[in-house]
Amino acid sequence: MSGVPNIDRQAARRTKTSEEIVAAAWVLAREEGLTGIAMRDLGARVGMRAQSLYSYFSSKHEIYDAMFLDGYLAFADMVETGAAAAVDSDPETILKRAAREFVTFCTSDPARYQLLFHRAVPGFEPSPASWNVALAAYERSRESLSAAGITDQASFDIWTALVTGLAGQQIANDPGGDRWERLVDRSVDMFRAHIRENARSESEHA
Amino acid sequence: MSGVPNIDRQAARRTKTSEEIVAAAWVLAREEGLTGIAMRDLGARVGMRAQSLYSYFSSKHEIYDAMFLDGYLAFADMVETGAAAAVDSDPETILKRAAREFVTFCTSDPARYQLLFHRAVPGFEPSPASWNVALAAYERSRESLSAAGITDQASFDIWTALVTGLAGQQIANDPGGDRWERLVDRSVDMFRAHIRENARSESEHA
DNA sequence: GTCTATAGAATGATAGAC
DNA sequence: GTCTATCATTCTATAGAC
Repeated sequence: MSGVPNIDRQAARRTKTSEEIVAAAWVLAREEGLTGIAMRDLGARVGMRAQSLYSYFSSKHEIYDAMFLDGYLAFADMVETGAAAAVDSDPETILKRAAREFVTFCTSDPARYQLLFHRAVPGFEPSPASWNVALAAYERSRESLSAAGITDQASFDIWTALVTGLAGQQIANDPGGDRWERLVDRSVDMFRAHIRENARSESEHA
Repeated sequence: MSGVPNIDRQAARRTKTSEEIVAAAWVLAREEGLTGIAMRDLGARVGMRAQSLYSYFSSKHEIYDAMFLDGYLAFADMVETGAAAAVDSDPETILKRAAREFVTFCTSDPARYQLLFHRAVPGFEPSPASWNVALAAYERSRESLSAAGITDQASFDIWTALVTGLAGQQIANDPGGDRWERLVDRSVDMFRAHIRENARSESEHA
């Protein structure tokens, strides 16, 4: 018997506990708000004292960083699923699906929306590693919308403003309702008409 | 000499100090984040001990409430100035001005944007009095855009999503820059084209 | 109205025993 | 890896001197 399998099992156990802590942190964030997470409460949720958390994360910010990474991995998942569904779809279908999925992704977890898309935790900056994951997911999202004819940066920036805006209004002013969620398709129609008009006026200049 | 003038002066002094405290709280919020305000720091900024703040505000939440009120009074001011400028203006001018002013209002003070338009302070709920001021300002804003042909609720909801979205993206992803700010006019063109199209298709049904 | 003094409860974080 | 013990700091609040 070599020591290697044991080390693997220990590493796996450690990873699993870290993941449990992050999951419990999300639950707390949803209940108490993103900045309402207390180390004591978090420890209690995973059956530990607060101090023991520090053998997994060296600070509270490191926990936020793990949450940020976790959130962007979920976001990347959603983008990937959307990209797969986009094959053989027309631009309207692609964009409406993407917008609906994004808004649902946000409204289903307001705390995550705040952490990922607003700078809602004072003093917290994502680590370079987490930031790279966020950037890659953002790039993949941009790439997947290029299949629907959104190729220039300015148009994509208007897109992100529109969908984060719909999500933000829904979360802040009608939590649990659908006042903005039901405007998603109409907003995409608006956006598409604008993209078409833009392309037309540019080809006129050519 | 009656006592009344003295009472007035004392009340005025008190009000002035309260305003100083709120102003100092905004400075702290900008420096340390909205939830990073510490009573000791706040007291120090106005030359007081933390305990003395309690003779002006009975809790920290009451200070947030005063900030919320202060922010919406500034918002109401901006709306009023816009409404005055809207007289004898065409819809395009009105909407572009309103959008630019709103986005600048937000980006010039991210902490205020977070407090007014997102629920960024866990546990804080505005008092009914402050909430009424916020509602009135919102209604006034809605009314002032009706002069530009935005009469139905759904269109106005898309408008608020669009402008808060532009502001939010600017603040979160390009602080100090103008990546989304420079897309405001284009976004308004997009919105107006949609409103026109909507009106056309509705008159078709009539 | 502001101060000192004081209190209790909560926070993030560290050191060292086991 | 988890614990106990401990620390500095925070917020909230009260009592009483000036």
